[in-house]
Amino acid sequence: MADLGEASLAGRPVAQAAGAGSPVRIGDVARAAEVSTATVSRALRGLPHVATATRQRVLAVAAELDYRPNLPAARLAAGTTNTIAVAVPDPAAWFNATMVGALGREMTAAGYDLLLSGVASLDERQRFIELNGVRSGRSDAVVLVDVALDEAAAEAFVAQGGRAVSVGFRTKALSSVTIDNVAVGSDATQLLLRHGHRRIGLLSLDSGDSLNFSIPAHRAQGYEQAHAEAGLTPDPALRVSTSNSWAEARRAAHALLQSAERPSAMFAMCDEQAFGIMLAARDLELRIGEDLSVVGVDDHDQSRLVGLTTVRQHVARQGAVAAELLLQMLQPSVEPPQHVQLDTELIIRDSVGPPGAD
Amino acid sequence: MADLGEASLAGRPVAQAAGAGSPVRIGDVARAAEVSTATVSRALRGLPHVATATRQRVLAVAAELDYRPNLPAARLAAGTTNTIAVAVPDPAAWFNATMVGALGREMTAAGYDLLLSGVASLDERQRFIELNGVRSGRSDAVVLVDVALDEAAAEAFVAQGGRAVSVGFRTKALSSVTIDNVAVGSDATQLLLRHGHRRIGLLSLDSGDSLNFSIPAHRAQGYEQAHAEAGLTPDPALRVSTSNSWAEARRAAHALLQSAERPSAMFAMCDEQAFGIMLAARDLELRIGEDLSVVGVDDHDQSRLVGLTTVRQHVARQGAVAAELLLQMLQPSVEPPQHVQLDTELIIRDSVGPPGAD
DNA sequence: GGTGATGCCGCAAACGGTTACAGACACGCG
DNA sequence: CGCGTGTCTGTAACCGTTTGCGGCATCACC
Repeated sequence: MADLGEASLAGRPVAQAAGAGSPVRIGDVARAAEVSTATVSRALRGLPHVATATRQRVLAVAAELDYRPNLPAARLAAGTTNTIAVAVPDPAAWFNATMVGALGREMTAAGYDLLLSGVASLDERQRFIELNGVRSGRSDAVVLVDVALDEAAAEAFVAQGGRAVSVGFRTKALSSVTIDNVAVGSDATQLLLRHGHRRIGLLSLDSGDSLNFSIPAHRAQGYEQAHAEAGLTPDPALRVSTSNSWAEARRAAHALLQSAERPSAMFAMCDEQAFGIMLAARDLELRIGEDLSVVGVDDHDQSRLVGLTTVRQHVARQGAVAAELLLQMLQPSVEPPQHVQLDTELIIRDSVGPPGAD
Repeated sequence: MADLGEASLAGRPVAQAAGAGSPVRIGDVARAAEVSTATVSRALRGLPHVATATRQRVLAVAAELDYRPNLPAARLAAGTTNTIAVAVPDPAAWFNATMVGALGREMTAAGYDLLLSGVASLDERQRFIELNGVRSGRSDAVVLVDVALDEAAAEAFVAQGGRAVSVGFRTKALSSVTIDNVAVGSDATQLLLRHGHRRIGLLSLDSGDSLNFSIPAHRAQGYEQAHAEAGLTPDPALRVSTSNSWAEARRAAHALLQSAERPSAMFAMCDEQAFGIMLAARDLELRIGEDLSVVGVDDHDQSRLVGLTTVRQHVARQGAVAAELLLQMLQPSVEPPQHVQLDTELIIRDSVGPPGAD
């Protein structure tokens, strides 16, 4: 029976990929393989309850016909999308790009698609949350990279069945991967204090639309704390804030460095800002590490080249952990949210020295 | 747990977003607004043939009920996904990240979602193409960023109804946005020749899995051509090739710069590689712009800071053009593929000088 | 040889929208 | 008053899968 049945279809070449006019559906495969669509579906997806011989035959036929399942249909029927949506403030920023790269690598390997959204304002955040709830069936889960939700919003999201992991901020309701930003600020500032700096500028980060973005606040807190431990109080006049673009940072630093009592060192929220400071210093003919010390955060790809001292955070590792949390969360078993905090590391290069003889 | 008396529908405020248990469907909205689902569908999507009063009512009810249309269902029925898939070799690389950022900005504004795939090998490319054909209904169109298709593959793709625009390479069948890579190579090389360099190293780019990647070849051709025009023949020994990571470039450059007859200048395929060269030069205590001249391609964000002379390509603009081509291609009217070539610009900084007195 | 257990497989009902088609109604005009 | 003409709306047929449930062999084991 097996041999005979096979004969009827083995001989037919079947025009494969024959132009645009042939949307072959699961029914076509079923017919050609002489089984039901149910069996085809099960066979193709590796589900049990299919005899090996049958599976082989279905696979062969499907390949022959060049069958491609229609995703929306499958998603509708199955109620699952195999897609995760990731929100980042700016996809082009270094941290976000490497994060997305890492997430993509892991999730693709696990069979998921990555939907990328730039979320830079409160409106966009609102839209993103609404559009990616379970109800819309756009994605199975979301990862929020530096796009913060407050406790209430996070809770509401999971209450509606939403699944999310957050990167960069922490909320009770969501699994998260973070670093200790107070420590980051403190480590950087302590280093400068140890070198003898007493006027340390702080270049803070303002997310365009104040997405209750706690990272700069925490790092600033570390900065304050380090001062306090040394019995000092930082001069509020040395504190400015920009976006994470080097161009803006440059402008801000330029102004600050021209002021009467300019800082002898600067702590920037990210390396991209630090680059801007270095540019400003060059404009003013200040030598980095001598006339002006600078420390950033990230350990950006180019930080080594420009000799920037920085607090490294291992982005790829954060991405991998986030992916792991995601996959775990996508399992049927419901577990409480997990919070992972990763280490940071002070990387000493040439951009820090003793205060210049001003 | 079926609450029976569901007969009453009008008049009640209806608890909105009342927990996870209430998947509001279009039928619920229809019932509450006392119209048919057809009308709801039309009203919500702004289609014509709906009286203004009716539309208002539907909108109000939908908002009240916090209705979210189910995407897979809509996609299945409408046969369109409002999603575009973009393939890049490495999402974390600077060029790709800024390109994705630009594309995302434009496409999101036009109401499309962005599906991002890292495509670094032939297998992955194959998979990407198969998965994103029209038949699968995963996306409405794809954009291939430096993930090249040969003429045959491109033609087959559109023959099956696929829509694609390519960035970085050009194929008859696909709309494309490119730059003149021969000119890029030639401009860079000519600059070095004008400065008097005669031993110019070429750091070429190998895409891991040789995705018939023509960019390095074209730039190399420009390099050859510039030499030829000056009556010179470049020394093949000065030619090496790496991925676009600065680390690899650094290693390769390190080796080359230690060779007996080291080059006095180097032309790199991208700024990230150029950064690697600069690092290698530092290792060997060669001064950039004096002992060794370097020119790259891109005008990477950090190129200014490190004083790298480079051939700028306007990435964001390329992204915007690609988006425009995409949107145009998504219109029902079928037009022949368009090919846009954008200008590049030589940016002079400090990394180029006359050959050192070796 | 009866009886359950087990493993394959098919039937048909979802899944939640979209849209062609036709009906209903109002209006203007000869 | 009859008859287009045009606008609004509803009916119902899809869109192409997935999957619960039941049927039917086959098999092992009394």
